[in-house]
Amino acid sequence: MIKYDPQQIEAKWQAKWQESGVFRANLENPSKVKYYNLTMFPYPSGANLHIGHWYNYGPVDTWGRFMKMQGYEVFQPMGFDSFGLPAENYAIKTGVHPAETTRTNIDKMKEQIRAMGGMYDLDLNLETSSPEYYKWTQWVFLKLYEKGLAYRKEAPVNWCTSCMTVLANEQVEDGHCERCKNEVLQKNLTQWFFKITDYAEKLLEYKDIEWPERTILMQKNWIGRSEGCEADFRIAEVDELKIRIFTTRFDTIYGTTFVAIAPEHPDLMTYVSDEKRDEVQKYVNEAKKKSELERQMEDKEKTGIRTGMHAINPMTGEKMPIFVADFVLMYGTGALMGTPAHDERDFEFAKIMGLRTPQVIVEKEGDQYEDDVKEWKESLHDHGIMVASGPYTGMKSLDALEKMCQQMEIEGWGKRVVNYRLRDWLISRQRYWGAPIPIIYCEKCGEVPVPEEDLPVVHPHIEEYVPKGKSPLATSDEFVNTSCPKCSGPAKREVDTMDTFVCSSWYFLRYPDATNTEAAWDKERVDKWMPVDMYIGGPEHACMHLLYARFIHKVMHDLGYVETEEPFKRLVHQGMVTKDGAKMSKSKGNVVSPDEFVSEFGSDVFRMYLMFMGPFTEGGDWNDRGIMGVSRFVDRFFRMMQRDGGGEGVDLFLHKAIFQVGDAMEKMHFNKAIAALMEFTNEGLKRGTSLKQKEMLVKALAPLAPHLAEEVWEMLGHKESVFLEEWPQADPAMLVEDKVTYAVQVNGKLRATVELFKNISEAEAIKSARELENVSKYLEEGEVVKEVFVPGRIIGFVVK
RNA sequence: GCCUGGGUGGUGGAAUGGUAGACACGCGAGACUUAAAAUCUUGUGGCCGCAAGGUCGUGAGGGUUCAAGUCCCUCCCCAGGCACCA
Repeated sequence: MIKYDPQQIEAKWQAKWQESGVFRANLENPSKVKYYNLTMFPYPSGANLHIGHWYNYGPVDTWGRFMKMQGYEVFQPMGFDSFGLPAENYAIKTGVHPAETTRTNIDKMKEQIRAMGGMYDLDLNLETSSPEYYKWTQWVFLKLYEKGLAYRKEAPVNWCTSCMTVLANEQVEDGHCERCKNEVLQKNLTQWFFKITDYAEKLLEYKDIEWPERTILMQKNWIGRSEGCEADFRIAEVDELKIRIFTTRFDTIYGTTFVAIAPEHPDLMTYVSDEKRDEVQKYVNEAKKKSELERQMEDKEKTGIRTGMHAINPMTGEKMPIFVADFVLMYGTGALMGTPAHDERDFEFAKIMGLRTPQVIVEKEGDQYEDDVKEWKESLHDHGIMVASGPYTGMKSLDALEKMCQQMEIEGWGKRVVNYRLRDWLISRQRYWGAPIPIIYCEKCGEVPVPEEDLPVVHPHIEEYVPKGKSPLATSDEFVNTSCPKCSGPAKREVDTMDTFVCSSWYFLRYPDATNTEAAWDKERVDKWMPVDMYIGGPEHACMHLLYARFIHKVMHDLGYVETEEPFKRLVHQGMVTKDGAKMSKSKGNVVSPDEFVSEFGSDVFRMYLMFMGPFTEGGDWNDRGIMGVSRFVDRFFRMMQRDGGGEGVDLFLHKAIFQVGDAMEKMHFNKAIAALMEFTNEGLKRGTSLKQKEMLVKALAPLAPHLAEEVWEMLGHKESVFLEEWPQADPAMLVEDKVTYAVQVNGKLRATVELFKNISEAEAIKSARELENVSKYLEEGEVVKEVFVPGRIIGFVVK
């Protein structure tokens, strides 16, 4: 009996796979139906793969191998997201130049990924920090620029005090940097933006894609579409002066008693009377001083002051005071109509300011209403029937909303609009390790894009790259000083680099054509392979990478560079590995390092244990001893393969197991697939298995433990890879057992079980059940008022 | 506060409304061994019982049903997301 030796076996097969290229997809001419199986590429911020990488890449590879055995031409590439903060911060920490750390980290990670034994194609050498790649990132920028989707503007932006750079809204969590967790301040700076807001509507479409509902919801929430209207209210004190407000509930206008303006409103002072000027200015200054965090504190009492002017309610003609208040955001028009009876925030504000709170909507016809609502109720926010609303009284509020909008539009003092919470994507970074923005500033011609033929704008080698608040690229005279592409006069380069999320927003288009030097990709080639059929990665990217990638992809689609509208057809998020129920972290000291376990048990056992721990999408809890269970299983499986026997009795178990494995694999329930194989092995080891049975089992195990499977496949006398085989199918005839165990219940309680023929008649089944001792005893206690028969499952009696 | 997921043995986790706890870890007993490890056999939700069996059990409380972890209502707790967006 040969003992299972993972070190020797795994090295052997990794070498064979590399040599035979059995897993390399034919990118030019896929002979079978293509399957683009993709995992989010790693950033080289350390030299070793951590358990999270394994938890991601192991199952993704298992899935790819499963699909290969399903008969697809599987393309499963992997590259590196090597520009950006993670790689740069690693360099700063170690004091070694990022060009160097990135190189060594990538080489080490590649070696480790190879040792994992996945079918990943690493030979495409896609690295976002290589000139061959970032040349085309710059090209993407230029395409957006040509379309007016990249623009430069001064705006209040998020500034991370520790990373010393600006950040996009998506990269700020609770007023803190998504990466380093330090505080983020607001600063006015001139920066480059991508006009993602132009695509807000298209990004809400999600056509023909299978994504987790919650991810779509998160994105929808982030985009934050709201339908409403903008209306001009006349100002009582100044002829011809109007203020424009935004509301989604114009139907409540008869209950509007004030107008409030955001402190940041550009025209705020127009609506302030002379005597209030100083007071308002003081309030605005105070508001600006408060950090974003303070302003958004939940239980903070609302503040605001009167501006001394009044707006005229366009429906009632009533004069309403105008306030400046810091609970009003620069959203919509930066001014709102306050309807205290039907909005909780307005209610709170009105109470503080002593304003009227008239109710104008009731739940149903005939309900009492209050001229002055005393207490807030959540139901006041609902739609219902109009009251005290002039000609609209008695209408359903939704109908009234429609009619009022029509009136407003006909009379010309307002219009329907759609607003989004989504802001444009700020892509400038004042950091060294990123793709230079391909723009040149000329004294005469102004802002000039670098012509395509001059790409790439080479990222300069700079020794002093530690962030100081200004892009380190600015310190290189050689880089900065250039000539204008238009007039050839003296000019300066843009010194900021691009957000690393720009690099990663299109890499999946590069893989199928990764060595192209003429274009970012060949359309025909990419159209063959897109969309990505399966995309697997962490859920934390929902409103960052996954949103950006969809945006860039849609732009490329609209420009005619790709056929598909969505980049990722199916999306799955893997769960997280915990230790003793807690997130692993260096500070807690509960980090599990894969290496020691891999060298002890081998890659197959390690990846299988990760899959066995729990459902892939839920994650699982690591247990140092738990891996022993999988290791034992592998030993037992290997032993079973060397023991003969088998027969029809074993076939029954086998086909059931094969069915269960296939079913579980399809649903990515890898834990259940492994359990089914274990269950069979417990039986098969006792009874022995025939060659034919062994072959089926090896195929079913192959995606989960590829090295082991290849070794056994060879032992069984095969010359070619097991991954060229078809996925085994359970014989339906073997799945239908003629005898089944029925559960017998009396009054819903299980009293006995009985073996009966599956196709037994109801009458006969009930008769046999009645005869059981432990059943008849309960039946005698009363009268049987009902009999239940569920074929193949249950026989039940109701006794009274 | 709002929107998602979740709460099942000592542990990780299984269960198209139909025998709750598959599979595994751990633990107990036994075999092999001078011994230990490994391996093998076997048991393992709680309580009562020598056993047969009984009884209670899927976060809490109600409900629907012959039958509820699963469906409905109310509430509690945990994780993630959003958070004054008018």
